[in-house]
Amino acid sequence: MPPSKSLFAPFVPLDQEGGVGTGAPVALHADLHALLQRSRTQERPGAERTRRGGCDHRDPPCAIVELRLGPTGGALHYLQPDKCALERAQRRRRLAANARERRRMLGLNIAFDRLRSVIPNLESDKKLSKSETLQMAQIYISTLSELLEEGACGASERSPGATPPPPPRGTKPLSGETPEPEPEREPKSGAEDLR
DNA sequence: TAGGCCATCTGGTCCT
DNA sequence: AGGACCAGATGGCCTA
Repeated sequence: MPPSKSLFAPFVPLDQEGGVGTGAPVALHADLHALLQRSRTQERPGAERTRRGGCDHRDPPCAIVELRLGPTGGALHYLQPDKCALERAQRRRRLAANARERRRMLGLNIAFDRLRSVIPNLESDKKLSKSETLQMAQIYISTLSELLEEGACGASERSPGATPPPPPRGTKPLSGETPEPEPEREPKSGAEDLR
């Protein structure tokens, strides 16, 4: 016979993040953004689809019991008392994993923002998408490398026996495909190729 | 309204 | 066991 003091198993409520009570980081402004997004998604009907099965463990604690009525009266029988606890633990781990994934993607987005801030953007009023950011970064790095090479060649050609400077290249880099080893001189026109 | 972009959830896999 | 990483699915928002 289970303990009679309560029908409910010990229950630790989950925080809003779905974690295990570690609390949301609030230091970064991006975390505020994440909190906003979180509050937005919590209101979304799409969040409901994640509540699989009939047992939502964010609901008040419950126990699987059965009331059997016999000639002598009713009796409560516990059915699979560990199953609900197991599902609750699984749900808690899933929510914690979701929170970690959100934080991971947040870090990734912060890295994308940093990358956007150091590469030229022709349309400064329009935020580069992630794929555009990567492509622009690739073009930008290639261009800087080429300028560096040209600078090195220009310095060395003053010395006797130096190799002649490379011929002018007017070819434009191919966007979206494999990196072009000879990018154009102006990264900004590479952005036009991206569109 | 279709398409692009994005955030989030989720399950799988690998690593510590 | 738990965390990191990844890819697929899904739905919301925005723009042409």
